[in-house]
Amino acid sequence: MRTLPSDFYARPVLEVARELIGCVVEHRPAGGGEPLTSGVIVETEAYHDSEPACHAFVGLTPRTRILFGPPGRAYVYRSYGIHALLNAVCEPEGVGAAVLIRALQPLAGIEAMRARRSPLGVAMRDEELCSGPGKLTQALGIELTENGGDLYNGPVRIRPRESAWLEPTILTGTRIGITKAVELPWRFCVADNRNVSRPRPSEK
DNA sequence: CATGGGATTGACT
DNA sequence: GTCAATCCCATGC
Repeated sequence: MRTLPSDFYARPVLEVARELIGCVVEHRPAGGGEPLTSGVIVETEAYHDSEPACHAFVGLTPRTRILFGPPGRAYVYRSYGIHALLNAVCEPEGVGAAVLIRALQPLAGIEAMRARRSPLGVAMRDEELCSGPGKLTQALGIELTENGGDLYNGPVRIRPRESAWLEPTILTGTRIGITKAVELPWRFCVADNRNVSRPRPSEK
């Protein structure tokens, strides 16, 4: 099956953030012991080295090397010491920019997601599995080892929109959880989708 | 080498 | 509404 080529990511990060809505993220764990998990992207945020909320704002460091590298790679970093957050590196090489994948609508491997998200078997609705950037990486089993992997052939891949998602209704809002450049409307969500994280733009 | 700050989540008041 | 968990890394001495 087809994956998005690196050209797709080598464009202005705001365009890519909007167009990634409706596309499908999948993770096939190495070794094949664990099942494939996937979900439709329903929420994204854009980050660019020209604004201080972006990690790349500080310039080229060991941490930001991936952000400034070729487009179409995964940038995965540890947040608050606990969560792994998944980004797609965008813009041409030399520009530090990425799209944060913030929420998915679960598609394949839902029982595996449930097992990862609730090891003790506590009941969890489908729309609780991937409704946040830390939740979706936990559900798909994505860890820091995926940092730098390419998104068209690597263990984490992104596929184009399928027919039911060709024209999603997209709401725009301000980004969540940041303290700098809070006013930029660089968050994109599917309207009326229960998998979008809180606060939903429609509720704001 | 020491320090401080998160692109979050879940539990609890 | 508040708050702690916990680790990576940028910064500054």
